[in-house]
Amino acid sequence: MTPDERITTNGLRLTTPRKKILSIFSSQAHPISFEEYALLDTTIDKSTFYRNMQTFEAAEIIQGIESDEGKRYFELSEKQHPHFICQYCHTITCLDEAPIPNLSGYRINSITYKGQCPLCSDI
Amino acid sequence: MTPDERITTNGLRLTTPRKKILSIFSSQAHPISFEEYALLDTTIDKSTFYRNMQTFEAAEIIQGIESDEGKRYFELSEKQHPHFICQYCHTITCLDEAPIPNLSGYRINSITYKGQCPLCSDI
DNA sequence: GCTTATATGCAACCTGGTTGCATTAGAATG
DNA sequence: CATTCTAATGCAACCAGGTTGCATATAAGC
Ligand SMILES: [Zn+2]
Ligand SMILES: [Zn+2]
Ligand SMILES: [Zn+2]
Ligand SMILES: [Zn+2]
Repeated sequence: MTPDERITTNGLRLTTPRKKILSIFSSQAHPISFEEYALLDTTIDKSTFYRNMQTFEAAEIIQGIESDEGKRYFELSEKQHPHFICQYCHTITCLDEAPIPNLSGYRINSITYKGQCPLCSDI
Repeated sequence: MTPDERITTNGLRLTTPRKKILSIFSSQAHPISFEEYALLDTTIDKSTFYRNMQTFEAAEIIQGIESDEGKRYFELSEKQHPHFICQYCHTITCLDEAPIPNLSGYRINSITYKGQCPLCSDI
């Protein structure tokens, strides 16, 4: 299913801002914040962006994660994977291969590791 | 080492607000936010609290974690353990027994799971 | 007790994110 | 294709968690 199809199958309107949002997120290798998104789409309105993030999270099209700096980062929620947030360089890495453990009784939707990334360990 | 000793061994002054902060955190079973802390210590000043959280995090006396609601929660950093944040009731649970996996190249300081807690699954 | 640097308390500020509301524009209908 | 109706946008004003500047207070060392 293409991102645009994910919009319509959820009964949402396929508007110009939404198409642009999904096309930009489709080309990202990491989660990005509004600040970073706005560099790639200079016409976006802040409230349109955040309202769509909420709508898309509810429709499970987009997934949000909290950084260690009090910001929210977003990515397409395609294949479930953990993230690593470096507390030194603040980079967010998708850990595509890392396993998702089992916690009996809990349903896990996301996993976030924080610590020191390989690049910051080398210094 | 008692919490108070952890202050002095870091070259920090043992002030009245700091003693109270550590005594209150010593009696918590979960991480708490400033909002919750302020209910237990009605004399605390917001900036004194947050400045001490930064100082204590640097001294590794306190550990902070980001909730799913854009707030920071804090707890004494005694034994390392993962946390589970329920996206429905927003409770933060300490997973004292959960294992901490190995990610080669990365140094892991904290693990946060998000999803649905057992209580919210039963409804 | 006196000195000095650190920590506190208050108010003002910053920033990421939300809300109210008038306007626009998808989508469905005929 | 024009009409209608409701969802979504765009702007400005707002909100809340957290930070900062600065004058005052107070630990700690002598
Ligand atoms: Zn790093
Ligand atoms: Zn990812
Ligand atoms: Zn719950
Ligand atoms: Zn804990």
